[in-house]
Amino acid sequence: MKKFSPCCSPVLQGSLPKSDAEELAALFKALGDPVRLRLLSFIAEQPESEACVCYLTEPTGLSQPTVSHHLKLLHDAGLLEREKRGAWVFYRVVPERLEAIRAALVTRAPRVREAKRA
Amino acid sequence: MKKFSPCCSPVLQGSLPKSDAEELAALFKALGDPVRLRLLSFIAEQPESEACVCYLTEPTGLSQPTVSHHLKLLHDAGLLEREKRGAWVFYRVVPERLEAIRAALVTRAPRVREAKRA
DNA sequence: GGCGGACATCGACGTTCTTCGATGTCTTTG
DNA sequence: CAAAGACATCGAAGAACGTCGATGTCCGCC
Repeated sequence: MKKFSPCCSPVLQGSLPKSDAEELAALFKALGDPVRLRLLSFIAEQPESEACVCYLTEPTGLSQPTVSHHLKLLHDAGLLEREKRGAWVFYRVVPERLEAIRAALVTRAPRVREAKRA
Repeated sequence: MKKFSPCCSPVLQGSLPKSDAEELAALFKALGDPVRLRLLSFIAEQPESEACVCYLTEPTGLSQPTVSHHLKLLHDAGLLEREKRGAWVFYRVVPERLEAIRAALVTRAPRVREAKRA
């Protein structure tokens, strides 16, 4: 009853370089908060995929500094562009950034469950 | 020099329901750590998109409890399936879950910058 | 120039997260 | 049955995060 011991070659080859992992993780972390997701979603739904900050503060039910902080994080992550227009500030979605995330999530060989080990 | 005051109708319609936002955010949070991304990436690259835990502990440079903890978080998020085989435990990637994330990131009207306001 | 409004920044507080050593559970082996 | 190995669970410690009130900065307006 001997088994092929699966243990323990020193693998984890290049798979995902540590620097890439950190960069990607920072992106996901920016999306890992319900408030930020709703802000992003709301802005993306607006006419030019942009919105004035003054529209965003009140509906969230959070304080103005908190909303400003979340917008800054989304901006730092490259998910939002910032543009000042007179006294107001507009944030616009950066679709390329979202596409980059989608691209990072493509799975190799998605469906091979049926015809194996026949 | 009067402007259309952009302030402040009580919007943020349905956009992203709070419950959906929390669920999605939990998913992104699970991906928001470089260690977990590398674990996921490594497992996804293996023959059946699965790997024994014993392969995963040492290469990360982290302690066994820490790796176990990260795997648990990925499992709780539905990103990994867990299967015990004798004394060993294998984790397998759940591609549907990754696809679900990709689907959530589709952007409406990605490129309309050129031909506007002609 | 001075006032008020729109956002950003600062400092603080409580919560959550990452990590670890120690310990527990289960399985295989001698 | 006892010993050893593979993972999970349990605190605990330190870092990171979300939130707020107070304050600062910039702009438009009287």
